[in-house]
Amino acid sequence: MLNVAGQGNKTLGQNRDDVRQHNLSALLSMIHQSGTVSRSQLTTSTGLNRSTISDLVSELEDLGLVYETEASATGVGRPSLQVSASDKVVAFAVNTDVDAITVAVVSFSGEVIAKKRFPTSSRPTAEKAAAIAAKLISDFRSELESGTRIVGIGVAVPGQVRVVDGVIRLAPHLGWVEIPFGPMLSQLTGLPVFADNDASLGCVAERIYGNAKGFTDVVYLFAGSGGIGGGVVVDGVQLRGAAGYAGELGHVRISTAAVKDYSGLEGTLEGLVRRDDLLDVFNIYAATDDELLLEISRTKSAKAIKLIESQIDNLAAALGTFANIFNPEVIILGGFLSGLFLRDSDRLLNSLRANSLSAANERVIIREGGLGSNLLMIGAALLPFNDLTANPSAARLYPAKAKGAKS
Amino acid sequence: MLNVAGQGNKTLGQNRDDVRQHNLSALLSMIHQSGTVSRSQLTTSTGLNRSTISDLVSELEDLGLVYETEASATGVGRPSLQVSASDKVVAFAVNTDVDAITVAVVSFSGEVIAKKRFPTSSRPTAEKAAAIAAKLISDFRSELESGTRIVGIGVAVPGQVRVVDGVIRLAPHLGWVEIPFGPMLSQLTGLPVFADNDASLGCVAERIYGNAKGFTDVVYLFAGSGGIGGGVVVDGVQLRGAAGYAGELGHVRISTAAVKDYSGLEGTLEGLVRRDDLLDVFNIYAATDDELLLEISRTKSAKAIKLIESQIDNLAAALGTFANIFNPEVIILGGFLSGLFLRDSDRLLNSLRANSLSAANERVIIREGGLGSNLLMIGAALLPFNDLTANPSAARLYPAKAKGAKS
DNA sequence: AGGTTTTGTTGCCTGTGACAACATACTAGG
DNA sequence: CCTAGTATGTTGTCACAGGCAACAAAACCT
Repeated sequence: MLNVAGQGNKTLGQNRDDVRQHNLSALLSMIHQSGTVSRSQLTTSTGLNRSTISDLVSELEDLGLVYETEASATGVGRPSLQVSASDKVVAFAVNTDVDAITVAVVSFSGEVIAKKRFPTSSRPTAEKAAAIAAKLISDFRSELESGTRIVGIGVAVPGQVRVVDGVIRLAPHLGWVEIPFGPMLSQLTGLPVFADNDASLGCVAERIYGNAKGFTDVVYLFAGSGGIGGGVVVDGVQLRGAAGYAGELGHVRISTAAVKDYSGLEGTLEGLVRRDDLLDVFNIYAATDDELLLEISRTKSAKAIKLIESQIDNLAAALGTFANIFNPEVIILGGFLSGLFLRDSDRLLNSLRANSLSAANERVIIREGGLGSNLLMIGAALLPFNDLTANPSAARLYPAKAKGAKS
Repeated sequence: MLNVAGQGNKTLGQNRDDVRQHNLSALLSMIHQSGTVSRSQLTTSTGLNRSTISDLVSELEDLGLVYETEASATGVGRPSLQVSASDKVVAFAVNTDVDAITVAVVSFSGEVIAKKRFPTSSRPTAEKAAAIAAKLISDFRSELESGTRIVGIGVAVPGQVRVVDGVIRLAPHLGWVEIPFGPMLSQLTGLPVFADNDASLGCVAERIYGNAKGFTDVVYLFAGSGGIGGGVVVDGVQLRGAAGYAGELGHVRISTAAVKDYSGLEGTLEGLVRRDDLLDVFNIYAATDDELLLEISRTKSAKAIKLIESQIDNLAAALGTFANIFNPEVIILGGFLSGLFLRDSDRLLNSLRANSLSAANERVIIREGGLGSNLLMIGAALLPFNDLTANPSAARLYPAKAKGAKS
């Protein structure tokens, strides 16, 4: 079995079949992202003819990917049929973190149907992580309603992933180097596996379901215990780079300070805006993001405030760089970065203005992330779903009950 | 007349006519970029059928955009017809600089047919610059061979340009703020005008004709007397940003030093790697790039070497940031930056490695720019030509002899 | 109840690229 | 010089996707 994402190779020419595929894909993407759309909406936003939409939708229905329902009337004229993404088509989402492996079942309609977190005592080896993920997936698979079909597995990894073949190049916190995690998990489950960097996936999730919904130019910055990661959407397309490692926004250099970040680089955002420093100043040693955010918002300690202000300034310096480089519509801050923003948004905005060109920053909006703990699950599941929507009629789906995994 | 670039609005749906347009556009782009291609090459790289290519090429020939010639045989089999871009289709390229207005005539086949530089005693007002450009264009226009048709005008501006309507938001060295230069020049000439940042255009030119030819992920950095500008190509597409100002690579912050750049930002690449500082240390007060490069390469002054090394390190810090963010295949250095690279490429490469993730920098190539003084002319001309190739059958061309400019 | 508006359905039409068969122009080899 | 082989251009036919018009259906309004 092919265990990797088939990157759509751009053919320069376009034959007649490509049109059909393109239109099917466009339709299914819209349905996937909205959950439910009316046929009339589909006609207006695609510009295609009513009869064509009818034909295309019925093909998607035959493929079992969508279903139609009659809507109650809302205005003049015949009410349009509602097209919904099937909830019997699902993907598995996997997050390999330092202290736990999390697996979820996400439906094509966008819901997280089930989620299990498997804590690990120490940071797991890749083999162990793959085994745990495979076991959880196998359990979920046997519990699925019969008739449910599986698209594949999406994995969110805190590290650099070579997207084309699912190889984890470097995940510093996990201590993984050059691990073919995608192929390993595919071997164990018999399902196609897609992997990507966690922050990149968070970015895409925020853009489609969260606070960056509807924007075409987004900068996303997420900070957790594992440093700072990011994702960028340019003109509606996720920034990938030549080998798929683009978007390492935490490693921009903003200072000549000799502070090293988790990857050994000096003077970077990740090195200067550290979660651990905040925990230290609050004298707490483990905290959820919610607890940390609360401390940030209410602290009156001069020392803590000084640290927060310094972090805000450093964050603003990096955001200024991003504004100049990407000229985004919206910047989304995830993890404790949103706490810094909420604590003193004026300081952040003023500092950002001082660090960027007015043309680039004049319209930029800063927001906190809108998706909660399901962020990475939704983001990871988008990988196999995007593979499905890219070519609906060619995609292969797998039954709920495995008939013996094979490679 | 419409004086601005019609940004191609993405329709999500695709009807049958779009296929024809897409294929014509793909073909014409290939011909434009190569100058001359054989029909058989077109068939293989587009994946379209021989008969289809034949049909499409003859449509382009009817439009007067290309012509076919018989090739001398090179191997087995019937020799394939060669398709060439017409040299009777031209665009005007304009560069508005601090000390001169330069205008060139560039043929669709890629050649700079004629070029005139009009020095200005002081930095010109926008009105004056537009008048000078219009006059030069008018002169060229009357000298053109009859039968020559004009696509439009492309303007390269040292500043931030709102690409959709050709308004110059801020050109610090020219002292222009919020100038509708595109519309002004269009009014004077009766031709469609497209404008963009000079460094962005340099990037595109290098990618199509220069040392970044064939690469899909390119970071371009150009330094001149007017500071440092840049351009980025991601996955074959120019980075534009929400409003079209993206790619201001000179304004990334790499240091906490209080040195300000030409836009008033502190600690940025542009502020730390300055042409003037080099001129100072060499005790020269005006120099062409070639002269400056020579000085850089041969100096033995300890003070100069120290400055050069410091500039190399600062440059490397910024390049590291870019490598992390964009994961490019190639980085092109233009202006005196190439001198820094050539002086001590090992230092630059080592410093770059220290400032970026290995996954992102392991394959990156650093090169100097490959286009000489025609860089901006070729880049600017690409703007109207790209408009033409985007929709060959709909594009309107203008005769050599103006029949009275109208707005 | 009849008119209006919006949408779904059906049958026919058009345009585009694929395909196969044939023609053409070259090389290679005797 | 002739023939075989190969690659390409040309021509006519075909399939198929989406457009279009006419009609039907389902809502609202008066």
